[in-house]
Amino acid sequence: MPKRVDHEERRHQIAEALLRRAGTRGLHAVAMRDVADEAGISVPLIQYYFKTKEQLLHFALGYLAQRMGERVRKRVRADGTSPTPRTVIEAILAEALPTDDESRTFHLVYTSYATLALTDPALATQPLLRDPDAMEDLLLAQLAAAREAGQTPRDIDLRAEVVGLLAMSAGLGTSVLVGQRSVDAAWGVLSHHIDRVFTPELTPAP
Amino acid sequence: MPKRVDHEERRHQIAEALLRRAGTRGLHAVAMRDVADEAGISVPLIQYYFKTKEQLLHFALGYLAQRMGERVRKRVRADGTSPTPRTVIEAILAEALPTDDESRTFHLVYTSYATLALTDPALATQPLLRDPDAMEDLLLAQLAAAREAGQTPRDIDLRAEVVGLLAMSAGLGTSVLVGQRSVDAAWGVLSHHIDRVFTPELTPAP
DNA sequence: GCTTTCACCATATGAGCGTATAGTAAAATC
DNA sequence: GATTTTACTATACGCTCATATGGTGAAAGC
Repeated sequence: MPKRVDHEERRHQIAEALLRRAGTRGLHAVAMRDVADEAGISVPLIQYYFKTKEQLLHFALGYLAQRMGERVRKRVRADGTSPTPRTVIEAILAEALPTDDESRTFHLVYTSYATLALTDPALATQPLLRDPDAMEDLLLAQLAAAREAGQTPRDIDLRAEVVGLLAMSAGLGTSVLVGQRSVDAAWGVLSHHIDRVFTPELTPAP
Repeated sequence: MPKRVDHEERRHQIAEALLRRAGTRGLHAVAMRDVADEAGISVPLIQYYFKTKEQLLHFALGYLAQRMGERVRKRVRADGTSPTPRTVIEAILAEALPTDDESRTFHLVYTSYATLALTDPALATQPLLRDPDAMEDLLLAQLAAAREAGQTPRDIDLRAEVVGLLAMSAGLGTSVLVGQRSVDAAWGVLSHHIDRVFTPELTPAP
């Protein structure tokens, strides 16, 4: 036999090649030939490790989601001292903006996948559409903790705030992606609304 | 000569056929053959009225944007009595949710076009990406009027509120589109945040 | 009433796609 | 050292796409 190869490692290499291409031209525009060129291998070798393009897509998407999860965790930890509910919430929402190349790739791929999956029945099994719900629950728990600690008004609707903030960050992320707004401008708006949630007592009557 | 035909009308018929298909299968999945079938004509006849597919796309997108603009205006007027700033804002934000078939088509087409335009240089001239800015200015004026009338806190950041609400409604619209949330749930969250903006004096200290 | 003009179609063309097939060089096994 | 197994490639296949070509029949103009 020739050099034995770690199949899992090769699959990751191929997936990374796909994501690199998808990050610049969009997921819909990536052909098998492109992935092969990007990875420096032949097209049938991709078939050797993934039977079909669809399987390659699934694998790459799962890998991307995993990498982004690690990014979020890293950002939370990067706040140094033991994270408060607010820093956790800020970290997650900030990660929803395309701040750098990897993040931009993630959002571009995620968006183009979502639009494909909306209509293509073959992609209906959505590996990426489960994550938003998990995010929602996580934020909900953090915000509940913050309310317990008296950092928010006592009468706020936790779920409405969380869902609203997540939707807002997603919407702002898209507007950054299409070039309508800068990352800084988007973050300015987002943090303004986070501030509002974390203002325990609001402007009293004159 | 045979029956003279109104070219503008034929173009609209073809564009409507395209939008009907795009509303179920997504813009990326619509081929010239599909449009021809849907319109009950031959493919070369489409070429007769539009030189290329790209021109057809541009026309159809402009038509769609125009129809949605009419929807918004109609919804504002439908509130009967002379519209207040708040009803105008509510109408616009509500229109950003895919509430019925036409609206769902609009959002699906808009989303799939946006992802295509993100990467395809040929579509870079964005006829739909000008509208969000116009919406922002319109909402801004309405909210300023509301503040003048004492319906909001005096110290709110108008632009941040408007941009935030628009982003939120866009994000909620997407979540409805992918089936993560119902229209009612999305509207519940959105109106909750509208309420918050339109609460002149907020929970005083105990 | 011949000619021109217009709306429209059947069919061809060439490019690009995902996938299938056949084969090759190298190393481990016996 | 012959054989088997493994990683890998060149090339071919069948399909669908947007677009190009060469018409045809009907009505208006003269």
